[in-house]
Amino acid sequence: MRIDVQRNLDALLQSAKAVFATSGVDAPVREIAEKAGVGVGTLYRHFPERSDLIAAVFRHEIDACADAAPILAAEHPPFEALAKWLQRYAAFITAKRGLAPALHSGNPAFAPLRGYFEQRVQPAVRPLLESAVAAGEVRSDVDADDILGAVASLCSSAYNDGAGRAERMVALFIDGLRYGTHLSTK
Amino acid sequence: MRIDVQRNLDALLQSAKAVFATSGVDAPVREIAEKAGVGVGTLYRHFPERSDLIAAVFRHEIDACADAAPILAAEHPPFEALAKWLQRYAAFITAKRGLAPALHSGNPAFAPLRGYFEQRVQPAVRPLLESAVAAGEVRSDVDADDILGAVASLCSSAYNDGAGRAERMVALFIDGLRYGTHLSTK
DNA sequence: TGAAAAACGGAACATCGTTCCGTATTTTAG
DNA sequence: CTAAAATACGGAACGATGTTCCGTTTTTCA
Repeated sequence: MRIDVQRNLDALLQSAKAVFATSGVDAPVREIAEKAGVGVGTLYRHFPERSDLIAAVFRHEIDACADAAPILAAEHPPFEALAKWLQRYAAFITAKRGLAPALHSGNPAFAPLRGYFEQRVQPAVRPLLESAVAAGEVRSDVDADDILGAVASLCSSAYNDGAGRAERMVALFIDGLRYGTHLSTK
Repeated sequence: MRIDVQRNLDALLQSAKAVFATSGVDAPVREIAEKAGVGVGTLYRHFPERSDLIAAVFRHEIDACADAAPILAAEHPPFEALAKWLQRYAAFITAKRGLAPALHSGNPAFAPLRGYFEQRVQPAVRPLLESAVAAGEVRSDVDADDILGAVASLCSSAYNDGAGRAERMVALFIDGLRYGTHLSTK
């Protein structure tokens, strides 16, 4: 692969991530290309449609979120690793709230993303959760999907009227995982 | 008011409602004008911006949903009236799921809609709920906001993977309102 | 080092929201 | 009823955006 290709690809992904974050997914393509220091032609050769660029950025961030799991697991005790990763996950979902409409718009370009998300994120949490349960620090009657779904719901709800309500709710939820450690509800 | 104004206004609202439903809120303005049998100039005189048209359609449908309440109350016994209205409300929320992103986009043109929604919908449910509670057909430890919020969450969640899950969840929720009629959790 | 291959940049095109103004319709004064 | 005034209409024209295209530049490799 030619070195300029790799360089432009990286610049485009980084630029798109920044622009999407500040101006939303409907930001002009020209702005993304300019910020990356390339022409629109270059952008379109790598990402034939706008949706391809959105999907690529999303995939990139899924990776970053999932990859954080083993690192946190190595650096912290079980529960703390789980809690920190869930906060990281919550930040990811919150940041991507603007993308949700596009992802669920029925555009076939986004269809594979759901599968990719599950395939990457579930294996990331599971070890964290199992370690925490095994250490007796988290109740045993919740599974990975429960947690992922609950935190996503809390962060992506349209009823989050400012003031960091979502953050508080997630913190509360995480805290709740500790109780009942020795008192299964099953 | 000139009669052609009234006629074109009606045609535009009806056309916009239909086009938004089939092609989403991003449908071309020209398509809406053409379907209404008017020029784009006429459309823009009545709705200076695209968002004004969206807001007008939304307000119209809020009215239709709210106005259904007293009619159902007159035609059915208390609980049945409440249940039927909630299904009507659920259909409204589901149909407007595509509008949600636009409404929460921060566009100031949509800011008043939230207030209008509450001002119209809450007074619509409250009598239905109170009648059902008074008749002993619904538990007394839920209020109108609880119900509106819960049904809206169930219908607008991004985790509704097809197959009418939202409908089933809402039906379940409505059914749940009956239990505990004589067993308050307060 | 010099073609050949690959990628680049940005002008050009199609489509969209929005504006503008000459024309058609409706109202109203006499 | 009629003619002038007021109002509204239609759609061409404008600016911005996604996308395509091709002459030019960069990179590769023999």
